[in-house]
Amino acid sequence: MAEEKKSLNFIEQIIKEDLKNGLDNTKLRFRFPPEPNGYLHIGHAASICLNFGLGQTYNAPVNLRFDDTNPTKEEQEYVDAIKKDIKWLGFEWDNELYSSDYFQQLYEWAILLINNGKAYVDDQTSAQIAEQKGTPTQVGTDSPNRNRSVEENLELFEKMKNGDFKEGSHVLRAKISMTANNMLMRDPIIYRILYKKHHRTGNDWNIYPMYDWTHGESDYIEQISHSFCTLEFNPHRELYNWFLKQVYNGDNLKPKQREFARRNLSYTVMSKRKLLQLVEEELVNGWDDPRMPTISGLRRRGYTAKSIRDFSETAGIAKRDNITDIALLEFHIKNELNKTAPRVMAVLDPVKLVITNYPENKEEILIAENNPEDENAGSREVPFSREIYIEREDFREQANKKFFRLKLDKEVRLKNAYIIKANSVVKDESGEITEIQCTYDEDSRSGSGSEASKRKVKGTIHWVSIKHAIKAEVRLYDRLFTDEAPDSHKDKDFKEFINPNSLKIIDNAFVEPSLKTATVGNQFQFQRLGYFNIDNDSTKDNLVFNRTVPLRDSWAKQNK
RNA sequence: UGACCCAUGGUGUAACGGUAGCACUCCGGUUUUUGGUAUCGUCAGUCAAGGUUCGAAUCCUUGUGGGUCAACCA
Repeated sequence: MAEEKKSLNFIEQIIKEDLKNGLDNTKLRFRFPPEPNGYLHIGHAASICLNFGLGQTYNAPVNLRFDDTNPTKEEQEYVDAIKKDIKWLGFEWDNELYSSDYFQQLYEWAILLINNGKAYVDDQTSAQIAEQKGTPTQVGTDSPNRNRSVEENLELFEKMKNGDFKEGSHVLRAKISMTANNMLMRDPIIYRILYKKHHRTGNDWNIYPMYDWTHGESDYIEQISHSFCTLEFNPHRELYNWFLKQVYNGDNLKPKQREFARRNLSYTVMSKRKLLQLVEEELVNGWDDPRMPTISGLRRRGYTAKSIRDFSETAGIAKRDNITDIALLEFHIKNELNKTAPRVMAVLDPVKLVITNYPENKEEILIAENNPEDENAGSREVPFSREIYIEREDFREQANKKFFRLKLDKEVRLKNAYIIKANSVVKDESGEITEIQCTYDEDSRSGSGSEASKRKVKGTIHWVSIKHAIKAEVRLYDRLFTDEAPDSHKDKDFKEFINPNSLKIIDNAFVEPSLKTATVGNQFQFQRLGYFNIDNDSTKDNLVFNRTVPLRDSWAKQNK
């Protein structure tokens, strides 16, 4: 059997190596650990695809663990949204878990630390503690409280837990080294007092564990074999291991933290903090605004789960900082929709066209192919009549040979219909064309098999019958930022680069009548224009479409 | 004036001491009742300098460039 040699990313190589060195593959276990303080974005998708993907390749469990140790930022709304997005992406978790499930165990371990002389209560102000921490190039100094007795520490910590102290007055610190090169090792805080209701534990706790004290121990409790996080946590690894060593019982598996580069996309921002700003300052219409790089935004925009998975797969996993071209994401959605989206005709910028030799009251039903890429897609009926709308930019009174569309005295094919020739125009007082008058070749109907129907004309344009068309709202989206990396400028705020034209609403578009029965989420290709889906705001009487992504347009490029 | 991480076409990612490959983008040809799709093709890369080796993108040294670290955030 010829085996295809698939190249492995560095994380897969680490696992392969661990397996080779004796790790039993039944011990493999992964986790995806979001903090429920915002919505998931395309960067998280990379991590989700990585962890759940590893679960699939190795047939290993993958936990969904909410890292909920900071009640000031976390909400149930986010928990629900995160679960929805992961499911939608097509993944299933083994256990739904919460760091807060481990608050009691973490507390007991903190007492163990105190008993072992590895932790102490500090009642200095946060400013004093920060001051003593030193700087990256200058060592810190010991807290005056560093050598409290075990008994005193136990008592103070108990009081912290019982709510006897004011918020911010006391912390529990690990006793490591104030001279370590790694700032995180300089006696990091592991518990702080917070009188804040937690979305799961309510008011049970007055003290909350910090990230570093929680994450590794949670991995350990769940016996996660490989704990993957993004690059900025690399300095935390030393502390992660230090904490683990304090509670390790010698038998269990010791989780391993490794870091990979977060996935950045050009022309957008990828940090929950900044996305939250956009939402709160109403620069977008919520987390699921179709311009947002959130999973919910992309979904509403018309991106499919598969396209996002394919993107993550193609973009890969590595350790260097990156800004991936948004064109790669767009490629994957176009690639999929090209094969699956039914073709329809819609006119976004209508101008009236009259076929003067077509009988006044005649109507015809023409047959249109639903998808040339899919022979099982079948066909549909499209009504034709004397007066139609075409795209304003598809007509010019005069143009050079490169303009393949309609111009005076020249012919063009109406898609799925007849060949027409433009004869004259009617203009209003400002000189704008209000009507194009044409004649049609009666024998040239598409698919009729006649000689005339087989004639080659250079251009084909789309249209809708005015009498039969449905008026619709169409929302055109452009990139949210004008800069490739809006948050990379040290002296400028990312919001300075917001694209003022990122949303264009067209309220007088016309679509063919077959769209009458379309419902929210349905996806189409508006021929020659792009891929569109029906937005949540859409109603039976007022169809609303989002443009997911335009078609490649080599004509527009040529005209630049 | 520290420690740690990183460096391959425009972008993203492979090659694990033995032919620098793939995808996207860009550009061009062919086909086409979508200026779409498909298809064919072009352009284009190992940060630098030393060293080890028969052989270096890969190992070593130094430099350069980028990133991370001084929240009672995660």
